[in-house]
Amino acid sequence: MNFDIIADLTWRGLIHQTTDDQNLAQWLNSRSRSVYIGFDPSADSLHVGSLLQLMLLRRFQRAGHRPIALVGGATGMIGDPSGKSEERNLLSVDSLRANVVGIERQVRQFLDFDCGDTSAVLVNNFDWMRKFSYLDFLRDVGKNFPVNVMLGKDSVKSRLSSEAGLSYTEFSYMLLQAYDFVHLNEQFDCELQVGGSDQWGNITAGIDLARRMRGTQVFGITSPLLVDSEGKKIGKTAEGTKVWLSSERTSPYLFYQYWINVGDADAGPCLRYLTELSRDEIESLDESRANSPHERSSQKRLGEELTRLVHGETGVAAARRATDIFFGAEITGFSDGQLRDIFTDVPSIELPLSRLEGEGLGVLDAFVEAGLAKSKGEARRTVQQGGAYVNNRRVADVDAKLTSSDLASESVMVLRSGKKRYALLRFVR
RNA sequence: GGGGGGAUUCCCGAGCGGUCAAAGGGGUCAGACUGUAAAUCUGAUGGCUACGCCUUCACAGGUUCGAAUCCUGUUCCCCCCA
Repeated sequence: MNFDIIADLTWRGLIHQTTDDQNLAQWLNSRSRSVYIGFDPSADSLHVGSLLQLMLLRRFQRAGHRPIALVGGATGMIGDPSGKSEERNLLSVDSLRANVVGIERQVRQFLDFDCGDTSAVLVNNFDWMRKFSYLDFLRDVGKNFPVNVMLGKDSVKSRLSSEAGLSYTEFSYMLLQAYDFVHLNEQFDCELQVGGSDQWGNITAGIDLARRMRGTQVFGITSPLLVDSEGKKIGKTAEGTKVWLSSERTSPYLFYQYWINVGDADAGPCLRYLTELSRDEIESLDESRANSPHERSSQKRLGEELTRLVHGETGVAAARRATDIFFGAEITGFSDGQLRDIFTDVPSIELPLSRLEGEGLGVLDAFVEAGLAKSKGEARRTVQQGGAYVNNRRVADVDAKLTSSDLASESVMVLRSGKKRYALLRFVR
């Protein structure tokens, strides 16, 4: 092994805790190992919180190890109490199955499944857990879990002392995840589990179980959670919606914008945690951020790198094109299709084409119809204050009428209120 | 059960019977500045067929030329005494 992954992860700040600080580096450098990270199928897409973990697997693979991505088809049926303050609602089996498929597809795009010995492996713990009978599980696995130790885990302790309590189901969660580790150890010689810092309890439970059941020594590493300088989770937009990896849930443009808007204080950690930029590149970005913050080269690079990783080169192009439009000049001479791609996240409303005929459609009415103003009075104010735009061209006249000559494409008109609130009017026959 | 106070426009909160669509603050929206940031500054903030008109101050009545402001009843809230 010619790459010291522990040194790299340490420099990036990606190591929160390990089960063996002294020997892990040497152990990983001595030969190729199998490493596993689990992903929870609580939705049909992963979000940026999981991006850090996906990248970790990628880093291990690049360093010459074999990554195993586990999708929790079984554990997802139970619900991990770690870091959750309340009991979760159980997902239906159908939606769980759909979620597993969606997540598997995303994982595939981050790892190399065809590179010989270190080809990535994708597993679903439902495949082995389903075969267990309750009695067998209690005898083989449960017997190895002293309840007093389980009660000592943070995830359990915090819930027991709170109002919310904890069901027997969630209490049992750690047995399942612990057994996953043992199973992967048997099947794939997996000796290292990685996870977020909230996974420490589950990981050590697996290590204990492996020792008891198989007499083998395995290891664990946890990464920090992705939080901003104020301690809040990174990966939520200002409106509070999660930033997802799937383009159906979060368009490439919004994804890109999210990173462009990351605060200066958070840009450094994000570059280290999430990108594969070299130490030199990141440090020169740090410098640029300190000396000429207004250029925001860190944020731009971050947006570009991550959008490329998640949405590919076409995603970057789409995000760039949309960015130019959103912050740019007048919108004319586009086709409906182009506008639809650029404004995927923008609300739109259909109006009959006849509204544009004759007198034309009053601007105030247009803004109210589009939902950009609650009343014509409000629309009037916006226009008077210079905050109303049609196709990115400011409208100054309260009595202005819109006709078919104001269409930005065959049938679409782009309205904007203020700096960034957009809405589309689609005129149909 | 007795006594007292209160209910105001998105929120908090002011409001001598006329000059009240209703002070002030918050929030929100727009503008300027800026790094698509933060902070700051400015303006706006019931509706409309808009130099005017209409509907609002818990609800229902009443007094008055005129009521958010006075009277009566109703509902809800708070405080004190039992």
